[in-house]
Amino acid sequence: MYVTTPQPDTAILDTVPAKPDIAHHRTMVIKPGKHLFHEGDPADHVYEVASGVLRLTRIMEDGRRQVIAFGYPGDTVGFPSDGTYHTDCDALVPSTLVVHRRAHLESANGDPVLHQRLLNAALREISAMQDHFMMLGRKSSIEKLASFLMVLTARVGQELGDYDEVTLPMTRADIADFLGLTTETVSRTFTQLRKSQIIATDHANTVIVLKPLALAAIAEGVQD
Amino acid sequence: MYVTTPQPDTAILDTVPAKPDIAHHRTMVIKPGKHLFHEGDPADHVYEVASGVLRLTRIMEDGRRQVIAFGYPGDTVGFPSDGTYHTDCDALVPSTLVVHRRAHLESANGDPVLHQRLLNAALREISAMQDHFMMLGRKSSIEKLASFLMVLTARVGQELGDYDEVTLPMTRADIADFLGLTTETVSRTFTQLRKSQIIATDHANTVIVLKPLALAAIAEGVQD
DNA sequence: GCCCGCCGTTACAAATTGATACAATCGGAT
DNA sequence: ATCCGATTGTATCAATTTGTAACGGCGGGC
Repeated sequence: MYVTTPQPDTAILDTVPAKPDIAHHRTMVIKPGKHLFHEGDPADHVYEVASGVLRLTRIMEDGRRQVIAFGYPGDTVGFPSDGTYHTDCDALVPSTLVVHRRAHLESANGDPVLHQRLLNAALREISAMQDHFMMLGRKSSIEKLASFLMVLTARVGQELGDYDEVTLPMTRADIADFLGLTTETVSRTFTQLRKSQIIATDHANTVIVLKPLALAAIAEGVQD
Repeated sequence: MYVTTPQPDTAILDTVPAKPDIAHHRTMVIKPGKHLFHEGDPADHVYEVASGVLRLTRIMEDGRRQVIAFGYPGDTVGFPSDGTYHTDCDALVPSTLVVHRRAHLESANGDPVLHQRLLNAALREISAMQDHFMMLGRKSSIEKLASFLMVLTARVGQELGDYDEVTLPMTRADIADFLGLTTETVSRTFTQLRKSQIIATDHANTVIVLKPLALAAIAEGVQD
């Protein structure tokens, strides 16, 4: 999952988890904190998230970290390049994955339908990453956080009376490293949105969106 | 072309333009300033850059722009998602392209070898974009510019005695929008590198790298 | 050849974000 | 239930980047 400007026509589709015919594929379970793969590992498999949340990261030598994406149900992770993975990937919560052999991505021999589905996932990945570039390069901190909450609400939000509620399985540091900010700035920006009555927070990891339209306006930079 | 941390083993390969058997494929020429496609256009073709330089951009409603990538020889542009392009693409200099029908990317029927090549290009694209995230989200302005010049020199630099020379077909504004900076900051940072005797510039679009090791060190954040 | 406009550069002021420090809160373990 | 450590929030101060406003130079169009 990237922070993108949802395309009205496709956003819904993207939020629908692929419902693979699990009986025909291998599945696995991964516990919070456990790694699915590391950067540089030989990439033998591609994974579809069936439930849970994954975290894809890249680390610089001096410790600076970038969260590349969060893997939510319906997302596919582990696209190889030159036969290896180029990010670390671990689980934030208990997650179940559908495991595909890399060969199914790289060749239509065997299962053309699966091949097509994985290929489309890769193409959607490229498109989503392009959107994310705009956010990392050109949006302010409040626009970034508002965009993040909008996308998350659209994908995994729960109706709560008149409002939308969303649970954040990641820490403030994860959000900061995802949006290209510091944890302090993320915290400060949460406070700013809270004081504006646009959101409310419960246990720091539960956000209630009180004014979705205002949040969307901020995300798109319509106002300050 | 993204600003990535070159992988020693793959960087060379990436810089080698695909040498398609042009006789068997349709080619086209595009003039500077002309658009190859716009965001939202139906995506019927995928393009391999044979010569020249392309620019892929995304624009926000309020005019903010992000340069997603520069398309150098060997790069493939125009990966579709949901049947449409998700960026604008125009040429910075006269360019020649090898045109592939989208069907060749999306199905192995017809030309499995070409399909495989386009698929690998898509996977490399994902990997390169992941590297670029780190740069957009976590690097300082001087690290960004140093990284940019390093990558460009490695791909299209010319030996010039003891030094490397590289021509920049894009404006400062393009570089700024690519790196997530302002033109002023790009200009100031060029000056900074020039005063440090790490680079020299000729006509603002010709850069001579005087101290490649120092430039690489800055790019990786080894020093300030 | 001349003019106009874009591009690049620079100086200075302003704003945003980051760094540091510390208090408060939460959650898991004992 | 209580303790401990990690996470979060807040405040202050510093640093980086941006905004603004010039100015010079180069090139294209007339």
